[in-house]
This record gives sequence, structure tokens and C-alpha cells, in this order.
Amino acid sequence: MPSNWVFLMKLVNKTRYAILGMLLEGPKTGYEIKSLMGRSTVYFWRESDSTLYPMLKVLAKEGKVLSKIAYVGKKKKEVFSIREPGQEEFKNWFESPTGSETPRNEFLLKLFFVTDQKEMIRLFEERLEKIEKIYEEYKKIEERLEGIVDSPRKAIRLKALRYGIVLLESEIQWLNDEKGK
Amino acid sequence: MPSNWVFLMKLVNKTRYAILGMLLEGPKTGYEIKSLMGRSTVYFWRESDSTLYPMLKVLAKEGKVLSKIAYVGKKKKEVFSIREPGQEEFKNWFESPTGSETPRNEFLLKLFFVTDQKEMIRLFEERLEKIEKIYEEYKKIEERLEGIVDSPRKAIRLKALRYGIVLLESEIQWLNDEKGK
DNA sequence: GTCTTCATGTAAGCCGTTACATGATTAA
DNA sequence: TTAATCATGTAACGGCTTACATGAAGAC
Repeated sequence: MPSNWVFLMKLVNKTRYAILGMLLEGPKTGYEIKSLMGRSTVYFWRESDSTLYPMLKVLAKEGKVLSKIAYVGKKKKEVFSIREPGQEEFKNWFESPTGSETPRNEFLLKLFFVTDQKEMIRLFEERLEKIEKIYEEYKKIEERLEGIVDSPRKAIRLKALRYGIVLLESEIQWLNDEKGK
Repeated sequence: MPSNWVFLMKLVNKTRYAILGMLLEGPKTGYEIKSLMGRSTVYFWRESDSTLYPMLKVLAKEGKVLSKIAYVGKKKKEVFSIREPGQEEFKNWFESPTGSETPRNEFLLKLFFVTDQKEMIRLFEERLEKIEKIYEEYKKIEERLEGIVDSPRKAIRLKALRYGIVLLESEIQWLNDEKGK
């Protein structure tokens, strides 16, 4: 038995789960998944085309999703739907403990290296500008969501969204307080 | 002129800046940088040995840092100090706009895929447990920092730290509120 | 007619992680 | 004397990004 027996932890590719999760709501083409992500998960999860499309093929080969070619006029589309093994895999990931990688945060790294008040203020202002924009986006999404008919799904999405909004609000407030000093 | 002329944005390796920043405070061995990071930037910036040591060599070759071999008894150490071109490079990075990559956040991705209240609560509890631990760590670091003699440097470090603490506090509070519902 | 959106990829290359290595010194 | 810490890397591999490609359909 090799000494690394227990430690050979393969790094699973999470692109899989993002895709499977998107397909849970219904069949989609790669492009639809891509644009859905662009409207929803952009702020915490992106996939590039070059990972998305090939991964769909892989999942199809593995039997996790079903691929069907459809034609709209001359235009070819490949529509994917989730299969039972795919649902299983998604569920396993969803219920397993969430990984706690430490993403590198360049802003905090700079903050750590700050040596005088002026630099700090500049960093804070830059940060404030950036997150205020994100905040605006979130509020717009919230508005759109509030507009649709009530459902348990809607309530949950709103809750998740407001979680993000509250955190942004407290950060914005803190940064503004600092500016005022 | 190729069409990609303007877009050929080389992805600079930020390990460089983390190292140069650490050396600004004074000469250090690779191991000292490593352990310093382990005590300070772990929560937002880590380097593995396999990037740290080779990068120090690269920086030395480029003339950004100076390498000096020192002996402590029989033990060999390579002590690095920052040189003027290195300070220049650090300053350029420090003053340039901070990149806004979107780090993938597995927790938020799961939250996005939640379909019922129970799942959501479970996710929130898992998250709460995790960030409470980080909060404890931050508070310990704060205590240690408060203990040392006053200096402008100390004040700035404290400010940066409390920024993190405040954000964690509001997240913890929000999560606890949700649990209570 | 031209621009945007729909639609789907390949290729090159960097970056970072894990596992693998090695060996001295010091504290228990 | 054994474990922890000091001290420094290489090799393999996976993952993700950018740039490069291609082409139809619909909007204006």
C-alpha cells in the first residue's frame, strides 16, 4: 500500500456540477447554459466556452446527460437533458461538504501591504466603486425577481440574492464610513 | 499588425508581488516568507513551496532581488533582499488598478441550486460553522496586534484586519438570524 | 448590408496544486 | 531517539484562460 494512499485526493472538476445543476431545471443547449450563467451566476461562477462545450460532450459520453440534435431551419442545435446518473452525481456533490479553498484576493493582498493612510484610502475608494456597481446589478436582479409570480422557488432565489445584497451593503457602509473619517 | 494587438494581455504572475511585498519589510529566506504568510495572509493569499522557491530564483535572475547565501553552523540559508528594480515593479503593481477576477465560490453555487428550505438551512449552517472559525482566528490575530507597541504600521494593519472582522460579523449575524426564523 | 446574437468548438500556454524528495537542527 | 521544525526544491498533472476559428439567422 503506497504511503499516499489516503491523500490521493483527486481534484474534481466542478464545471460538471455547474452544468448538471443548470440542466436540473430542464433541457438546454450549451449556449443556453452559457447565457443563463451570464444572467445569474456571473458574480460567483463563470465557465468559458472552452470548458463548457467539451464538458457537455464528456457528460454525454459518461451517460450523465442525454444529447439530442435538433434543427431550427438549417440551424443545428445540440440539446442536453440530465439523466438519472447525472442527477445522482449532482446530489452527491450537493450534499457533500463544501470545499473551502482560499481564493486569492488581490485587493486584500494590496491592503496587507499598505504602508500609509493615503494608499489605504485609495484602495478603499477603488473597492467601493467596484462593489457599488455589483450592488446595482444585484438590485436590478432583485427587482426582476420580485416581479415574477410567487413560488417556493422564487422565495428561495430571493433569499439567496438578499444574502449577497446584505453583505454588499455592510461592506459599502463600512467603506463609506472610512471615507468620511 | 495582428488583430489581437491590444488584447494580448499577458497574465502576470502575482506570486511575484506577494514575494516582493514581503521582502519590503526586510530580507528573508524563502522559508521565512512562507511561514510569515502562514501567519498573516493565509486567509486570502497562499503560495505553495513549489511556486515560492522557484520564483525567488527567477526574481534573483531578473535582478529584482538579491540572493545571499548564509551559514548558520552547517546549515545553509539563502537570504533574499529586495533591490531597486524590485521595488519599482512592486510599486507599479500596487498602484495599478486591481484586477477583478471572479473567483469561483462553491458555496454560492450550491446556494443557487437550492430547491427547498431544508437544504438552504443546511447550507447556511455549514457556512456559519466555517466562518465562525475564521472569525475566531481573526480575533486572535487582532488581540496579538493590539498587544504590540503603537505605530502607524500597527494602526493600518489593525484597520485592514477590522475590515475583515466587520464583514464576517455581519455575515454571521445574518446567518444566525436566518437560523432563528 | 452590416451588426448582434445564436451556436460550437480547438489549440496553446500559463498557473497552481499534490505528491515526491532530501537532509540538517533542535526540543522533548 | 524520535518528532517537529527548518530549509529547499522537482515532476506530473489538471484546470482554466486567451486567442483563434467558423458560420447561420435575425434585427435595423
